[in-house]
Amino acid sequence: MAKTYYITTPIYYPSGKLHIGNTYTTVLCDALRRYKDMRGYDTFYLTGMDEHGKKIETVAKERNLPPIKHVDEIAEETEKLWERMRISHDDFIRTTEKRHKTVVQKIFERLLDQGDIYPGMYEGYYCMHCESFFTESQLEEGNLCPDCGRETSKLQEESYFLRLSKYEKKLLDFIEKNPGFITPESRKNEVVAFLRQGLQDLSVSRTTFDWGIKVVSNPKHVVYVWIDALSNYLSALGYSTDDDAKFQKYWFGDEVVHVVGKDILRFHAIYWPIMLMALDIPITFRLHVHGFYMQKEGKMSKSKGGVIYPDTLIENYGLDELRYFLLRELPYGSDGVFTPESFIDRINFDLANDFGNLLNRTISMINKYFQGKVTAYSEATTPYDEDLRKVAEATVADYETLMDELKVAEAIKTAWKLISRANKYIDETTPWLLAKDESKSGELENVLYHLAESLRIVGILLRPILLEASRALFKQLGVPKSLREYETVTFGELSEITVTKKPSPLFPRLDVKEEVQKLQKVIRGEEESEKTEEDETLVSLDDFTKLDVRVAKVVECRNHPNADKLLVLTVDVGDLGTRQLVAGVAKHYEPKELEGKLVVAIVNLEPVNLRGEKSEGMLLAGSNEKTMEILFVKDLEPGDPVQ
RNA sequence: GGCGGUGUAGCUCAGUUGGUUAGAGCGUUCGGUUCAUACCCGAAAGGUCAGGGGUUCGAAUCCCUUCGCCGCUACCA
Repeated sequence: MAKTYYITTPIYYPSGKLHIGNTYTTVLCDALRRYKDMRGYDTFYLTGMDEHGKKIETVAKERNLPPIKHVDEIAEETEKLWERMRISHDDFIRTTEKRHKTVVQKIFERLLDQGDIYPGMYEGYYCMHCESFFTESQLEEGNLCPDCGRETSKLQEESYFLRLSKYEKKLLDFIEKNPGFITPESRKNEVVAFLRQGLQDLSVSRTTFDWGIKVVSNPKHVVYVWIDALSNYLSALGYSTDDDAKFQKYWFGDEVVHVVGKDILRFHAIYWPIMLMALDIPITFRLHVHGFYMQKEGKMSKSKGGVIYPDTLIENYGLDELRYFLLRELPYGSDGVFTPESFIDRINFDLANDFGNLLNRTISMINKYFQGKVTAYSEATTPYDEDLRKVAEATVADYETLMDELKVAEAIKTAWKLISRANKYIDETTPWLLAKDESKSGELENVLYHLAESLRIVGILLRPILLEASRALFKQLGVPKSLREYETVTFGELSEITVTKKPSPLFPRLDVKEEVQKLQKVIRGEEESEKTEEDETLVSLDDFTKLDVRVAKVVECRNHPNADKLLVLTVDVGDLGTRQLVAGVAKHYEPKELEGKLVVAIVNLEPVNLRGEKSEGMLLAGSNEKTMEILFVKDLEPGDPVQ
C-alpha cells in the first residue's frame, strides 16, 4: 500500500488581499505535495480560511453585509487565486462550515468535561473605541491602546481557559525526544526557550462578540481563535464524525506536515500539541516554519515598501516564473527579499538563458543533424559522457534528499547543476565540429542523446515546480508519457525520441531595464491605491513656507511664439521688480484679457526655459476636466505675500 | 537585561566532524565558440573570512572578549 502524506497550510484570516508573502506557504506546500505525489505517495493537501472573530464582524458591519456574505466573498476570491496558481489542494476548509463547527464544539465540551478547560476571569486592558482587550505587555506607553492610541481601562471579562501549565513538562519532553518535530532548529530553540519560562493558561472564549462558534454549554461565550482555527487540521479529516476514514488514514499515516510562517510559530508549536495531548490524540505531525518575503524598495520611496500581488506577476510574467522565484529565492530558515531586479534576473538567467536555451539548442541540433530523431547510442563513451551521467545521478540523489528535508530552494539549485553541466558538455563535445565529419556521426548522435536524456531528467525533477514548462519540455522533446514519471528518472531509460520541428522558447528573455521600471511602477501604484488616509503626503508648515507666493500684476501678455498652449506674461511683483512667467493657460484665456489683472504666483521656483521662453515662477490656477481658472486678486498690491 | 542567531569577494550568499592555493551566482575585465532566446563556455582581478585575545603542529571553522545587525523574551519608564 502506498505511503501517506498529509500536508497543510494555515487557514488564512481574510483581513486583506493575499500578497506574495502569504502565497508563499501555499505554493511551497503545493510543490511538496506534487513531489510526494510523483514519488507515489497517497497525498492529501489541506488549506482553508479562518473566518470568525471580532474584526470580521466589524468589517462586515461597515460593508453593511451579514458576516457570512462577507466571508463568502473573500473565500471565493481566495479559491480563485489558488485556481489561477494551480494549487493542488484536496480540500478547502472554512471555519464557518458546519462540519468544522460541530467538531470544535465537541472538542470544547470534552476538554471542559475533563477539566482541561475551566471558567475564570480574564483580566485585560479594554479599549472602548476598538472594543477589544489587550494584555499589559501589548499596550503602548502609558497604557494606551496599541491600535488607536487611546486610553484603555483595566477590565475583567468572564472567560474559559485552557490549562496549558499542566502540559508544559510533557511538551518539553516531547520536543526533546523528537528532534525533527520543529524545523528549522533555530525555531525549535525559540519554542523551548519560551516553554522554559513557564506557560500561562490560555483564554479560549469571548463574550464581547458573537461572530464565532458558540460554546454549547454556555452560549454566552464564543470560542476564541485558537481552538477554533487549529482544529481545522482535524475537522477537515472528519475527526470525531461517523466518517473519519480520512482521519484514520492520514493522521495516523506515514507523514503529517504543518507548514507555517514564523508569525504563528507559537500557536502551532505549543498550543496545538497541548490541545492534542489533552484530547489524547497522538502528535503525528512535524512543524515546518519558514520566513517571509520582504519587499525592499529602491531609492524611490524612503518609507516601508510597496506591496506586490501574485496576480500582477502571473499576468505579466507567467505562473511558472512566479512559482520558480518564490521557491528558489527564499533561503531555508530565514527571510528573503523580493525586488524587481532579482525577479527579472532570475527569470532571465536561470529560466531563459540556462534552462530554456539549453532545450532550444538541443532540439535545434537534433533537427539540424538528425532530422529530429535520435536513438540511444552506447558505443565508445567519452569522459565527458561519463561525467555528465555522474552529475545526473548525483543530482537526482541530492534532489531527493533535499526535497524530503523540505529544502525546496536547495533542491532547485541542485537541478540547475545538471543544467549547467549540460551546457558545458556542449562546449566540450563541440557537436558542430562533429557534424562536419561524417565518420563521427555516431559520436554526434551520442552527444545529442546525452543532452536529451539530461533534459528529460531535469523535466521530471522540475515537475512539482514548473508546471507548464515541464510539460512543454516533454512535448517539444517528444518524451512519451511513461518516461515522464519519476520511476524513470535514471539516465538511459530513453531509447529513442523524435523532437518537435519547431521548438519555441520555454521562457522569453526580458529587457531588464524596461521590466524593472514597469514593476516598480506597478508596486508604487498598488501601494498608493492601498493607502486610505495616509500621512505620507502631508507636508510640514516648514516646507510650505519655503514657497514664496506673491500677488503679481500682469503688465504685458502675449502668445508663446512656439507653443499653442502657453502664454508668456510679464508681471510686476512690487519690490521684486518685473519678471517673465510662462503659463499653460492659452486654451482658456486671451492674452489681452489678462493684462492689468492681479494674479497669484510662486516666485522662487527654479527658472526654466519653456520652448525657448524663460519662466521665473508659476502662475497659480485651478482646473478640472472641463475648465481652468486663474486665481485673481482684487484689492491687494503687487508684491504682497500670499499665505 | 536574558536567550538564540548572525557578521566570508562590489552585491546575494555556500563553507561538511578544525587540515594543502577560502567557494558559487550576479557584477567587472579579458578570451573562446556559433548549435541556440546576443545565448553558452573558459580565464582573470577582487577577501587582514567584523575587531582583539587564546587553544592547536595547523582555525573562517573551537574558547574568551568587544562591536554591528536580526529574531525571541523580559523589565523599567
